[in-house]
Amino acid sequence: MAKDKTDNETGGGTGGGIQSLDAALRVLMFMASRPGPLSLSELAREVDMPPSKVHRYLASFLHAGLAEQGGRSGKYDLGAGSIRLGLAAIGRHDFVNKPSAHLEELRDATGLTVLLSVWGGGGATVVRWERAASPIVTSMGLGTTLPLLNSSTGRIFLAYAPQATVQARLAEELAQAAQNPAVLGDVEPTRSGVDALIERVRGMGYATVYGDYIPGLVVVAAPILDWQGEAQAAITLIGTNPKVVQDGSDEIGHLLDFCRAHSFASVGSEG
Amino acid sequence: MAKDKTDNETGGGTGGGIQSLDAALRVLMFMASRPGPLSLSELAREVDMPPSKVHRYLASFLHAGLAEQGGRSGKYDLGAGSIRLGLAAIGRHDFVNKPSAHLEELRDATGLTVLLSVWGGGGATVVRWERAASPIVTSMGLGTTLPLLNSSTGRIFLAYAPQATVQARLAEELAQAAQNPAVLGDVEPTRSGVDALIERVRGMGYATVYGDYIPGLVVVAAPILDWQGEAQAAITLIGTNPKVVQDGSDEIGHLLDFCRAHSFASVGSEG
DNA sequence: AAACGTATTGCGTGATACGCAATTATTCTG
DNA sequence: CAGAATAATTGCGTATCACGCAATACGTTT
Repeated sequence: MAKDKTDNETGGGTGGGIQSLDAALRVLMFMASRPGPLSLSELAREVDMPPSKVHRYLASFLHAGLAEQGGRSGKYDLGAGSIRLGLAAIGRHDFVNKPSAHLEELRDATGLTVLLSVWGGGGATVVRWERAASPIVTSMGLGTTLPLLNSSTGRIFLAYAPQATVQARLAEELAQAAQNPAVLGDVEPTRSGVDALIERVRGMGYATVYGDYIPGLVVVAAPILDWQGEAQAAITLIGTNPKVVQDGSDEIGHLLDFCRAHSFASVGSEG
Repeated sequence: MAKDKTDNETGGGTGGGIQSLDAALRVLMFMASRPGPLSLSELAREVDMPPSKVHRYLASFLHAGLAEQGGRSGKYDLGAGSIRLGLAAIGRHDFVNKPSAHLEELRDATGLTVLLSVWGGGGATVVRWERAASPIVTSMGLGTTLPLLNSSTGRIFLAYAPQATVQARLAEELAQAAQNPAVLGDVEPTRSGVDALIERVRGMGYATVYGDYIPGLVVVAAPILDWQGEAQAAITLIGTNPKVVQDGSDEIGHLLDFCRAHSFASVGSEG
């Protein structure tokens, strides 16, 4: 009975359920993480798989409509089936639908630009936002993927998302940061530096960043937690006045109130 | 040399690339076609696969974040990874991003509610819409899946989408219609009836429906075609005044102009 | 035209996903 | 609160099928 199930979880920690499916989905999610269409060879190189393998995966994606092959360039890109899937998913997450009105309230209460992001598929994705009247130019569209270490939103997920799901992305960013340490500013690009960061964020319940990711801006983020204490989503405030990110500011108060009010909302429709 | 490759394509016409991946994606897209969370057994029954198989697929989907397991109900639902995927896909389709301003123009020119839909993953999905000032209550959200036979939008895809991709859904709706023929109104729920419908739509270049899907409303739709003459998207006008769907009306003129103007726009970013 | 890079397709085989059944968790019921 | 029934999950052996390799077809560059 003392089955050593541990040897499933060895090493790389890739294992979901079915190996080939995991590999295929990795290709798909990689496509989602890239801005434009990709050729077969690019794709194969980046995900480190033989082209024939990727090609067969793509054939299935094409068939499902999740991917499509653009123009005569032959490059592959996400397709209408992915849109369909995504909109269907959005329609189910209460905190993606409901808060649109509430987000406006928060925007009006703070006078800041408000962002709603979710964690999933190996990245933090901006799902909805309300822009403040102030002349802040955020060149940030829906679907933007935020960095884990370098944005307050990312740090929220770093601290509150299921640890297993952040590892891959974290390793990636640490590797990058090792070559360009200056970017990170207030965090040491090491495991212990990251651990300290996580502790700090958890202690405060929110994360602040002074224009690291977006120069000249101040950003605060806080988590919307589910019943397990894990982040289902994050709310982010973006402004220019440094005092709003000082501990105890009204804006942070509003933010935390909002997040508390929406935490523990179920994902699907529960009875 | 005379390889009988034909026996790949036998019968059901399921074949994309990899069998197991096709099956898995069928499960995923099925989840997208259903409004709420599903239990394992429901899911297994509906897609007609053994529960263990579906369970393993779900494990991979969970790992990729495409699905998640809700609350303590244990039911499965689409996850944040799907949102991530969908938003990434939306960000690439020119005609999903660009027209938002143009859609307003069309709305103002016609005074009607304007819908933008895409075909993919076995269904027609509403991607964007501009509501007219008139007091029309459309309880139709983003991500709504439209019927193929029973909506003008669906009929556009029926006539202009790649035939192979509509077969499955068409068969489904015909089966339903066989039990409830009255619903269809002006179309006979048979193959020949559908063929006649397709001919009619192609001849006109647009499709009209008098309140079949939405009682009391009149609806016109026309396709946005790609370079292959296949429908990449459809534009739909919704109103109450029957004369707008009469052949040669100003509204239909505006609609067709709009669709012509946006046809042949590439999907990805081409050079 | 030749040479290169890229995409696609066959083929045999070893890995692996599948079906079945046992086990565990959860819900219904008397 | 038992006890049963249903649903979810996990093991295991085997037949299947996805993989890697290499040949071919395609398109582009020099």
